[in-house]
Amino acid sequence: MSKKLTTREEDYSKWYNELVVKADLAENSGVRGCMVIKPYGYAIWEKMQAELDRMFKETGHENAYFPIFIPKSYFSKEASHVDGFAKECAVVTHYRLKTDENGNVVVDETAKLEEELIVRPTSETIIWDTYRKWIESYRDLPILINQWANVVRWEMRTRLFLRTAEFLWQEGHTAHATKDEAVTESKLMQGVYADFAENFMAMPVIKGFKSESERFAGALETYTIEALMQDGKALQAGTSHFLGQNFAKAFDVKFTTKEGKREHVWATSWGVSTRLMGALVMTHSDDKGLVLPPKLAPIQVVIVPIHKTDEQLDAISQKVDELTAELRKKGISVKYDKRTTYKPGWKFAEYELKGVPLRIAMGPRDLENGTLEIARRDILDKKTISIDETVFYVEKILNEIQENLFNKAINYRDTHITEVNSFDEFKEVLETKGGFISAHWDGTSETEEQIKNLTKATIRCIPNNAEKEDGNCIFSGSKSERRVLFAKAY
RNA sequence: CGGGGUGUAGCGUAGCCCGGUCAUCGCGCCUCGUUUGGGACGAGGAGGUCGCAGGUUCGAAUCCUGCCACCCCGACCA
Repeated sequence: MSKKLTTREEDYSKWYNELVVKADLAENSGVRGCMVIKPYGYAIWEKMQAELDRMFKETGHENAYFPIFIPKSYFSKEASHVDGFAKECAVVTHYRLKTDENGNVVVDETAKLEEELIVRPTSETIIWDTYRKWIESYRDLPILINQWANVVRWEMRTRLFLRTAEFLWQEGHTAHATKDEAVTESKLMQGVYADFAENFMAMPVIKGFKSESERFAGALETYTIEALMQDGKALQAGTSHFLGQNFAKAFDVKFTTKEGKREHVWATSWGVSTRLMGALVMTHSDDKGLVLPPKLAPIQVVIVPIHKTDEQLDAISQKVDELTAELRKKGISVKYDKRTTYKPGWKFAEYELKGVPLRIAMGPRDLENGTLEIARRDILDKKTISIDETVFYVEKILNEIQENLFNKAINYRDTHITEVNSFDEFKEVLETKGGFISAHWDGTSETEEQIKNLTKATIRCIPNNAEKEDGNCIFSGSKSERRVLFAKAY
């Protein structure tokens, strides 16, 4: 990307406009931070869902669905959990409206709920309340459930895709008989997320775990995948939490072991959201618009006819229909855009903006020669090939694009991990280069907090594969055993 | 909720200081014609409670007061 990205939302509008618009829920109502996902954007989400869902099932999980409303009292049962979410909850207090004497629709104060309902910001509480009823014996474990749902977090400040008031996600909630099994599960799901990010989104990620202060509310360990956006800011792309026995204790979920003892259940939860769409956009897109990896592109190949007369269009269409059938047989999604209300040049630009990986153009010249023009979105390269070779080329180039996008992204990422050994160096790199900064840290929340206050950089993760290396904390000078990754983050 | 800023057509904007051909321009939209291998061109046309409510004035997008909303920076956060 030639243009340096900033954090300003309007700078992303070129890409986002194809996928999503801000929701104007009501004029001047103060309701904000919601988004309408357009069909094209939703199609990408559906592809993501399909792949993730397949991966969850391959790792033994099942889907279920729990209520959107959670009684307020459930929240107070796990202390750190309520601390983490209390400030961003939408609360339902009434269940009826009425028309007043002026004809205005108002809340019927007589229809007040005995106990307020919270619109779920996450479902741990209601799910663990349910699990209590499902779990009695070690024979009932493990429970490996995933839910596709929407959640609401009433953030002070929102940003399209990355932090909307309502967002779509999946949340896995598992229950296990042993600590080891639960830890293994949370690491497994971190691996699934990393696999998805790298192999489908073509987005390289760093697997690691969070420092105490960045941990999920109620978790003993938070495993994360961290990606780097083109503007040098990090983005947490998925998390998997080892919850220990916190929720089992809070909701009194016990089981009888083989030995006849009563023990608390061990838990995990893990999730990814429509934030991944923001990640996808900010990882690959360029000045001409979106760039989508073929494996997630709703349209993989678009065919644009070039013609002057109706007869020419008919002749082209006949060829295109044959070609389309062949490509579809191979599982390739093809769109033939023969609208006469737009000109070819307009369509070229339009599908580039939409990030369609491959574009085929066919005109009278091609009909004579038995050729067509094939253009790839990632490197904006065009060439003319024989019609007979099309299926072969399309398959080959789609794979190449998928690979190329990943290689480009990982190259950018790897050249933006900088080792520093002093706080001055740290600040310098943060300001001039951005990206991840690998530095020694004394392991205390105090140091982390002070670095955050001074530089806005946070510890993104302690990489799973961080090697032991004796050193001194760049801030406090105290002893440190390994480097951790800092960055400014979304 | 603190500090700063902004609200003019679907989108982006000029005008505001200094009140009076001032509602500007671009994109988009509609019609007709010529075009169609990289976002065509010409001519014509439609579209506005100038955020809302008061006030000052012969006269307000412009000045004053209040309110509302949005944006940026904080606090918060996937």
